[in-house]
Amino acid sequence: MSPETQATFRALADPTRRAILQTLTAGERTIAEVAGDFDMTRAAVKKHLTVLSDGGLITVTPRGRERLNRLNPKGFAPVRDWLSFFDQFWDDRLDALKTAIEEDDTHD
Amino acid sequence: MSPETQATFRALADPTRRAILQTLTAGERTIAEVAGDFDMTRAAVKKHLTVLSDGGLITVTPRGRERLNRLNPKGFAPVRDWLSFFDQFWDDRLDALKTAIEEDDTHD
DNA sequence: CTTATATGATACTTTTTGGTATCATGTAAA
DNA sequence: TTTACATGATACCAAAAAGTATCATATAAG
Repeated sequence: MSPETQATFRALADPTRRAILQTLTAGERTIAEVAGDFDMTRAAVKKHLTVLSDGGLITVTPRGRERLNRLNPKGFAPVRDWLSFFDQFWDDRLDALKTAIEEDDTHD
Repeated sequence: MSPETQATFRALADPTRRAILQTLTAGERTIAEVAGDFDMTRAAVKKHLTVLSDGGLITVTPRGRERLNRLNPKGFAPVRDWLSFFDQFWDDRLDALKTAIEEDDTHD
């Protein structure tokens, strides 16, 4: 598996980080702004933002002495792709089941 | 967020556990059989299976002195649902962009 | 320039996690 | 019943993760 995929799943494992992603749907936020929504120090929030960035889920752009954090839609692809593997698997199983029923001479 | 969702994302955070899920696409497996595919003790694999079960990603059914572990397609729903929240968000943003362009009188 | 502020960086603590080893228990087989 | 085997359970260890506190640095504002 790609290290990229691991970083993404790792980033999503923490409830605070998933909550941060949801707050960012409202638009870009500086580190201090994001920290304002959570009951922990700015340093802790910054760590979470770093993990989210490592996982490709957000992008960080400097603006003066601030850092703007925003969602990176493309970063969700590894999760979607991973899920689609199982979707495909289940679709195939369903098709096989249908075929088996259709070819089954014992049904009346 | 539901504790269920947290347990699911937590279960997916470990590469060994994601690999176990993939091996189970080939069909149900006992604990010992799953352990045979990995370079760690059976006890360690069993722990991973417990985490996967807690996350609803597999079901475990006793058969004699064995435990059959199999994929639980429904267990993936929390992840799919969580992703769909962002998909919806991005769809809306795209729609808004389209509308803005269509209503923009300044384009020639 | 001086000061205030947003962030970077480091060190440290506590908790969680992934793993091993060991022994107990329940079921199958002889 | 006796033995073998698959699993359950517990204790323990090491590494990673989550969080805090503190200080350094860079930029905006006066």
